[in-house]
Amino acid sequence: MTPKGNMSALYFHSAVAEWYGRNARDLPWRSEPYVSDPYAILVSEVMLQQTQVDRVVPKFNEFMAAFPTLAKLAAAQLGDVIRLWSGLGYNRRAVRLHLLAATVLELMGGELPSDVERLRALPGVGPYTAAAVACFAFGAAVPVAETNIYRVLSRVTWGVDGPSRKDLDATVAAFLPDKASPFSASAWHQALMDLGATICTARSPRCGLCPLRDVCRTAPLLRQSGERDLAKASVPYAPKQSMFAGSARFYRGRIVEVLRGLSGGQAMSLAELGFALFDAFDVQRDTERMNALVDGLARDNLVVREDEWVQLP
DNA sequence: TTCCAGGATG
DNA sequence: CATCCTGGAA
Repeated sequence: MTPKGNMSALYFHSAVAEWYGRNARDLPWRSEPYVSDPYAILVSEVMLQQTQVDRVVPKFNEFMAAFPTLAKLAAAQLGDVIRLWSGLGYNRRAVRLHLLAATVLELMGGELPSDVERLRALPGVGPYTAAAVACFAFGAAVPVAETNIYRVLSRVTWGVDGPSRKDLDATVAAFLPDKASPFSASAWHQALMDLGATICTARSPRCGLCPLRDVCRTAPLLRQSGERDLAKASVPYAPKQSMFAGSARFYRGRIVEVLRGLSGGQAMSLAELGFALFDAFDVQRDTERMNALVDGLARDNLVVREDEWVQLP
């Protein structure tokens, strides 16, 4: 299995640059004042973890208004950060972001590190976010690998028989812009993400609008059959999903959402929470489950429990 | 109604 | 490898 041989990085960059020039999404963290504020970039990237741009944009603006600096975030009540996170999902990200702010303030003099290594060590910052912040906020020419970029490069250079993760990481690195490229590393990765999010989508890619259709290894197959199965087959590492409704993570989300409705410092009893959650809450039968749910949330610092009383931290 | 997009962590 | 959440697409 090898990537298509006749593909020059220069052609790639030129075609995508031309497209990006006309189709770049106008996102708040891509313009002033946020684009030159590493903290703002970090916030946007944490929000973008597992969350689509459309849902992030309004929350990002709210968040920056409420916690305009890293110091302000560190000083904020965690419960207020969790409250603001409503609708984004994966609430633990809010907890980690708050912890990150405190960590940077205490250990790094309030200055976010600019290199992948040290960024990676911060809470809630994994390989993607570390690379994204280093590249987008500090201009580092490092490969940034996330699902859109993987999908675009996999389809274009490898085809439907997916490469290994290692192969694909090598591909991302191989296409990093050099001096001759019309792209900065930052703009290149953002262009690929825009392409993946708007054209080279997972379910039904719009190959007719893609600047890379003429060199894409997958486009001819998609055009020929137009089949969703084939589109799906060309998505690398699509995880299988487990049931959501009725699951622990479903009720965890509901609990936090109910507690958000309380004003700061106010608590709710376990039983009251139960009735708010289950249409047929039975104290005898469901108390054990409530305990498990709430204790799990408390372990993640998403709630604080005192005997029968629960509230946001 | 079901399906699915989307990174970090233990 | 399982867990963490939500809303929009199909």
